[in-house]
Amino acid sequence: MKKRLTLKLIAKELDVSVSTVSKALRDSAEISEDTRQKIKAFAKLYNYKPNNIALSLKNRKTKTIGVIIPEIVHHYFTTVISGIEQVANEKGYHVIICTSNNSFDKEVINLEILANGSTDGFILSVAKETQQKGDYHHLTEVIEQGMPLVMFDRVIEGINCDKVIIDDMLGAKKAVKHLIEIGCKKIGLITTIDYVSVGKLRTRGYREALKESNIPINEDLILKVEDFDQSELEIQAFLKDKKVDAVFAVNEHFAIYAIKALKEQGLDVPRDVSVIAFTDGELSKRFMPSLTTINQHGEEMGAQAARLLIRKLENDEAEDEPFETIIIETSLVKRNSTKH
Amino acid sequence: MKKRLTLKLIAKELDVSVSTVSKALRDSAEISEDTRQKIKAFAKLYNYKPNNIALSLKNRKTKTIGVIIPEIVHHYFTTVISGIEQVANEKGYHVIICTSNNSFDKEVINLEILANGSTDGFILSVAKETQQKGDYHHLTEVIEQGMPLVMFDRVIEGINCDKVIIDDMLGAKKAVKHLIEIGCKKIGLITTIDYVSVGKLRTRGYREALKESNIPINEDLILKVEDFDQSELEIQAFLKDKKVDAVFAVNEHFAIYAIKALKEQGLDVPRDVSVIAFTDGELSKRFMPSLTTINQHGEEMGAQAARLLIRKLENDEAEDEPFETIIIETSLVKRNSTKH
DNA sequence: TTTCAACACGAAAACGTTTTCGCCATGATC
DNA sequence: GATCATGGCGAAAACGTTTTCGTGTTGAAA
Repeated sequence: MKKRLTLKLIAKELDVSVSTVSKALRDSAEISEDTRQKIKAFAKLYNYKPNNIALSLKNRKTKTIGVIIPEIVHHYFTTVISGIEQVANEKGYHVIICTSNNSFDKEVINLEILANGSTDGFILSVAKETQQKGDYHHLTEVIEQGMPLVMFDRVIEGINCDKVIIDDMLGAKKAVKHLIEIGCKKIGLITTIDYVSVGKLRTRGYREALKESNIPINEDLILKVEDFDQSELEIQAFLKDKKVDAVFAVNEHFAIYAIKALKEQGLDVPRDVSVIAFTDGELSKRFMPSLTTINQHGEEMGAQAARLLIRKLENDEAEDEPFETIIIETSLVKRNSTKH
Repeated sequence: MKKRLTLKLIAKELDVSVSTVSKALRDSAEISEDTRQKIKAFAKLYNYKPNNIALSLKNRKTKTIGVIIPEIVHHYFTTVISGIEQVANEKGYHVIICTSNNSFDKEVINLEILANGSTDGFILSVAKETQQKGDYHHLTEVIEQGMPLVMFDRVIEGINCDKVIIDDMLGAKKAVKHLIEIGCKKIGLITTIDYVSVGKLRTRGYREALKESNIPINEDLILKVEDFDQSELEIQAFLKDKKVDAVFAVNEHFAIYAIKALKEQGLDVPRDVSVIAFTDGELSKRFMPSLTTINQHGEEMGAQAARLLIRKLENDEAEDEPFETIIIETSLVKRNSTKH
């Protein structure tokens, strides 16, 4: 086991001082051409690499970004991470990921640990439990300590930081308008209960689309799924004898359960019923029929979040600039679960 | 923006020395009950948290684990990460994730950066390109520096380190044997070209299962997909008029393309053809029909890898123990793409 | 009164860097 | 020959900890 090479060791070996070695390696003009060459050659030969921890301590910068997400086993979040990683790596940052498992406590702990020197800033999407609780002291605390924070996807309105979101309302509206355009009149909505902010916004989009097309809103056509684990049954019951000609679901899973339920009723998708899902994941592409969806462009979202964060990190003036909220445009991806 | 509290600041504020503060906070017996209380109260009041970077430098331990995977947008890897995170967090470690994007160069760079002090050890699954190249100097280098390394899933035989793998051959065998048990005689195999080690092993499992059941191996029933992007077409062409009564696919996607192709031929799954896929992901559960699969237990794999690594990190004696290779058992998950 | 242990605390080194400052020798200038 | 700028290097501080060792004060034992 080779010991890691340090400046001190090089210095001892070449019989110069540590400072000389440091300066030589950084091409300081203070050091004569001769010794500089000698030191650099030695360092190269023995593959010297500066210790990041020591640098972090010295510079009070870690060049790493902390990412806290509710869960990693979720295709959408992995696309976001992928986007974050790309721009972060490009700019010489690395990324440290923690999952909150949708638990408030774990979110707080992760934030605290990472804030104690491990990262220069954060990108985070809050846990469900946090959203329910409405307790955001951990977020404000980090911000007060001067650590930049960028929230994405599930953001909290009141918090003073940069944000990247998608226009859930507009996305939902796009979906429903498309359904209307292809001739659907009785459009069901499968959404979540209201405390999930995205569910709420997408529901609003549904309502507005109908209103703008002068279609009366029938509350019987709206299902707010209460329990994720029971969602399949809830959806089955909901669609029973509803005679909808279209369904807009706020996520892939709901859409797929809907299609299954419809099939069991002897209905065909898309012939009898058109279905659109929010969130464009692996499932949508592969399912039969493949799903028409609203794509959220997770990579783009991650990339933008990373850019915002790094801007604040590297730009002293940016610190005082007002906080931005970037809205990522959604797009409709037409596939085979809707009529043409 | 509040300045972060340090020992020095506390010391100045309370008019004692830095060492006293440190000792008091760590409940040293050297410090009188009085001052200890005073210091702890102050620290608590102003929410003092020690700086991790300084601790890392001092202790020469970062309490973080570096994970390098080929890609994060891949359900299987996220389950592994999830497993790693769980046991890591339990033991007070955090996890820093880098993706190699299946590129050799990026794998090398990530490893180097993380090795320069950022992590205590590694868990990694090698990039495809690395496997092709056969260049493992970066791995041996880290090991020589005394950094423990655990490889998982795609492991390299010759490297001296702990490993966690699944028994690809046995898993494939299980699948094919099941197909035989339910009465299938003409079993097709859809696999990858041989340099992907898992593809090779699963192919071998297929062959052995047939051999053990005295079913002659028909090379015409084996498809080695060359180009992932063209896999759907390749599979379509392959299944044309093959008259198989079963298909074993080495991943979900191939299985789904197979099902689609079969359907287009007017065949029903599972009535006419039974299909089993290696890898149990989101798709398998949701697809129609849901897929019978070989589950790889990614979480378990991650958990074991983390345990192996942490053992080496915390146990001085463990350092000299021989390297282990843990084999995770696969299991057959029966769903609706196979006859009962 | 002297000696000593126990107690309570501080100084300093160490982890691996970077950077500021000071020092010494050299050669040029007056 | 005295002065001075310059080049080349080292000492030391700093980042925030922990830990070893030393030291001064106490009260008790001799």
